[in-house]
Amino acid sequence: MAKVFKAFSNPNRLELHLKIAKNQETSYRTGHECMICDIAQSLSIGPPTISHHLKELSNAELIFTERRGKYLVARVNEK
Amino acid sequence: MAKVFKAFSNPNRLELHLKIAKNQETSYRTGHECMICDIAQSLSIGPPTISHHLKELSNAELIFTERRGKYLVARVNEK
DNA sequence: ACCCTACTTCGATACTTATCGAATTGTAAT
DNA sequence: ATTACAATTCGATAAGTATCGAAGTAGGGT
Repeated sequence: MAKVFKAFSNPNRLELHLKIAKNQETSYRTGHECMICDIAQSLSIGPPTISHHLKELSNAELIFTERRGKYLVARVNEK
Repeated sequence: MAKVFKAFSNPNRLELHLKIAKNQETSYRTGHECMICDIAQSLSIGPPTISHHLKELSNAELIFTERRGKYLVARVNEK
């Protein structure tokens, strides 16, 4: 329980999660999924840090990630 | 927003908050409020750490504290 | 084969945090 | 006044975290 709160306790990580969720929502229409590189520029942190935060979110099972060719796609855990 | 998540991100702090909430709920019947010393023994941390966590919870406005004579009473912020 | 883009891994650094023991303050009871 | 209890403050310490730059891996395009 505290694990989930902890995963959301960092502003950048929370924002990352929100953007994945938002991007995922619009993809119902557009048809393509949430590529990390599409939202990466809008964050104020570098690639290594993004990678780190993605791992934390995955670890808390708040998102699932999957490599699609060159890209990484992410979707949120609906619970 | 992340501030609230952060405040709940520590297991002991989360437990402390839950116990305050629970104790407060039963006090509707018994009539007396939640004294910190009543729940302190059931936590696995010492007084200084409890004091620290109380300050964090207060700071995030998740609880309000008030000194009642020798004791400290706490109640949760209902939002 | 070579480059470009996307992401990851690996230190390193600076900062924050959880926790404690010891000492202190505040309050009440004897 | 002395004692006893509740809570806080003050270091100190150990552990965790966010972030970066540099180097590495992997895939696709030319």
